[in-house]
This record gives sequence, structure tokens and C-alpha cells, in this order.
Amino acid sequence: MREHAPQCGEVHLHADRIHHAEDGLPDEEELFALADFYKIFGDTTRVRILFVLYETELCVCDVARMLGMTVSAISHQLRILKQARLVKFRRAGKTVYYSLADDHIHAILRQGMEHVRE
Amino acid sequence: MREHAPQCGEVHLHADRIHHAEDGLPDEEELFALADFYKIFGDTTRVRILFVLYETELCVCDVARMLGMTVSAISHQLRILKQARLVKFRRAGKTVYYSLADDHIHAILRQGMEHVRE
DNA sequence: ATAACAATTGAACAGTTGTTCAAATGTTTG
DNA sequence: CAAACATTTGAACAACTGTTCAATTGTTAT
Repeated sequence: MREHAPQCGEVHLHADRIHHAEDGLPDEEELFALADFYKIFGDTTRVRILFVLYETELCVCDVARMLGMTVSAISHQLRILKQARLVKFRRAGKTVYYSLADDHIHAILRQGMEHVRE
Repeated sequence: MREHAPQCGEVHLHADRIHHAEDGLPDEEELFALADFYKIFGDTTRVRILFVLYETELCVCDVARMLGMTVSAISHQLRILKQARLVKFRRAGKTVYYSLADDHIHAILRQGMEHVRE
């Protein structure tokens, strides 16, 4: 990244277009944040976790059993979801219950699903 | 994946919750499609490309110059975006012009940006 | 046909990511 | 305090991803 870029011969012709395209561009920081946000949803395990949490809170063990995966694998992914503030948790004795962080997340999942179903 | 899952002692207590959570679950195929869809947006280069195409069509060379990357790298990513039907293209002589596939994509980008800006 | 240029493609490489396994926390109960 | 259980954590490994480089395709002009 950030090497000196090549030049096609039509720089002059496209100059106005390039200016136009550059005007409304979100800054780099925002684009990074956006990509990072999408990255979280871009894994099947994480999406599956989010959907089993759609209706109700569940403990790590239950999620693991429902998805047919190890508790460790789920815990690792829940940590990522937690850091991204997509899920929240509460401790009740030995067990930890996870749930979607807020209704905003429900909305995002619903929209995503609608888009896929077209 | 798909190994035999562990069991926490509280199976009985959580049984109803699990059933509830399982009911509305989208099938595996849809979840895969959803994750794949998000995966595309989960890369900084691709998101940057989509945003420079937000206002106007551009040729590969212009995109490369605007993002300070090689034509080859951009072309590879455009292929992915093309396969995912996020961009379309038209050929005009030697140059190939890319643009967002339809207004739906504009909407998705707008929404994503709003979410990041909170 | 040949040269020149835009774009695409494939292989290789480095960096990242998700799962597993083993060990460690934290919490409750005897 | 020790035992039992749910969860977390770290290291290691395999699989995947994005970029680079070199070679190729496709188009136009001479």
C-alpha cells in the first residue's frame, strides 16, 4: 500500500470525475471502522451465534451445544463479539449468560437476512 | 465443526430456551450467504473502492491512482466485487469503467456509514 | 502485423484468522 | 479447603486472504 501509483494516459479526461469522486469520500478512519464492523459479521460461526441469541439469552455451554462446537471455540468468538459491543453478558453463579447488546443489533441482523433473501 | 458437543449440567433448565432460540433460526444455507455477503465489505480496500465509485464510474487505473495502489491489486478486488454483484462494468475501447451495481448498494453503504458514525 | 496501452490472470508469499488442546480462572457446594 | 463445574485464556497449527510480480489478454492506432 501507498506505493507510487501508475498512471493511465487519460488523466486529463478523468480529472473532473476523480475530483467529484473524492469530494464526498469518508475519511480513512471511518472507512477502517466500517470495514472492521463488517468483518465481525463476516464469519459463519459468529453470525450463527448472533442468531441463536436473537430470541433469548443463553449460556456459553448452550450455545456450544446448539452449534455443535466446543465451548472453547464459542468462548473465543464471544470475546470478539463482546469487544465489538454486539453482545452483552451477565454472570449468574458459575454460568455466564450472553445476549445481543441492544435492539440495534436485532435490526441489523434482520436487515441483513432480508437482503440475502432478496 | 460438527463434533459431538459437550454438555453443561443445566440442560434441563435451559431446554425451553434452546427450543425457543432454535425456532426462528434461519437455515444454514442462508447464514452462510449472509456471512459471505458481509465478508465482502469486511476489507478496507474493497470498502474504499466502493466509496470512490459512490458518485461516479471510474476506470481501473483511476481507482488505483486514487487509492495509491497497483492496478493489479485493484483489478483483483474488482473481480471479487463483480462476482458478488456489487459493481458492474462497461468496456469503452481499452478502458473498463466500473460503477456500483445498483442503488441498493448505495443504500447499504450509506447505512453502514451512519452506523459507524453513530 | 506490430507497437502501445489498459486490464486481467496465476503463482507465490506474508500476514491474518478460527479452531483445538491444555492449562488456568472464577464460583459454588460439601 | 477441596472438589466440581462453567468459562476463559494462550500457544500452536492449518486454512484463508490480500498484495506483488511477471506474464497474458484484449483493444486501438500506426
